[in-house]
Amino acid sequence: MINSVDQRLLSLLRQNARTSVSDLARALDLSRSTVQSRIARLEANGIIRGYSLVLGGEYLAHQVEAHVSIKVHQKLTLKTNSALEQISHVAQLYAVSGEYDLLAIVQAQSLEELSAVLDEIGNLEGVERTNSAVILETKFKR
Amino acid sequence: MINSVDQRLLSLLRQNARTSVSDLARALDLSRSTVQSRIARLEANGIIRGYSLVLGGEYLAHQVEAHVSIKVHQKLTLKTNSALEQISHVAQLYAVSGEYDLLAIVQAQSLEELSAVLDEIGNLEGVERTNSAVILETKFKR
DNA sequence: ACTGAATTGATCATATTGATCTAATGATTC
DNA sequence: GAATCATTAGATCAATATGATCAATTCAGT
Repeated sequence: MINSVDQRLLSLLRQNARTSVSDLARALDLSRSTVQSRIARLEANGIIRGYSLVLGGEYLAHQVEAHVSIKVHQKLTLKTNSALEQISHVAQLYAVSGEYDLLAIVQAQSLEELSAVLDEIGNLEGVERTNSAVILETKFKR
Repeated sequence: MINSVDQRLLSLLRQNARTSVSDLARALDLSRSTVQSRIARLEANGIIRGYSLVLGGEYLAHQVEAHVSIKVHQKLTLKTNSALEQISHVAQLYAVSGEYDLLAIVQAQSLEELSAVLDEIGNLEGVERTNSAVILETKFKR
């Protein structure tokens, strides 16, 4: 499915998704046709879902983010999930192991807004208790 | 700094970072020069840090991920941060509010590997205690 | 050895690029 | 309104890239 050439291709695209196919081919010492068809196949197979922006600190500096661990009432999981999905500030939602059931990643434009969203989540019917960790600083991200 | 045209440009690039400048210009009803120079400026200003891959579920399905909250010994924060950065499986590291000092996002190719990394982190000199939440399922991500 | 898959490299017409430039337009200040 | 600066438009040029197709060659599996 994914061999070492694919891995190298993915790595190059991870570094700069706007690299031209010709440049990728040169970097990998492959023909352009080959790179074209490998990309096509990786896309068709769902390995590559798309290509996106990496925003810089200048932009992100104005956002605040928190990781919210959520303990859910047992009978209300579907309802809670759906309610969380309705909250636009919830960027990601995962089911997790451990003390809590869900982990929500919440983004807002200010601390006030974040606080309001956290309250909103805490007040959802299916939410038993929450624990929030507000991101203060990004040490690194790769 | 960022006006509504910039926002629309960022939005288009977020959807497909490989879109040609010419296509972006057509979509925004602007001249190619303008789009070129706006991209150049957004990059120069650090708003756009880069362009990357969005990997699909087929690929990610083979990875396991955990969010590790870390309480650090007070005098050892720099040393601990640096040690965590040396561990390649640590994809992201944040300073957080609350009960813990750091949040590490750890990725591995298997549960065994994840477990080993979690042990490794727990055994770092500056690490007082940890709490790990293994991602079981992605409910949504947007 | 055989077969199917993958790769190569050529070809073609078209599109895009990077860079430069001038003119026009828009925004701001006096 | 005039002056000034910033931004945008659009033209130009040569070089490069693209998408698609194709035939030949190579590779990998049986």
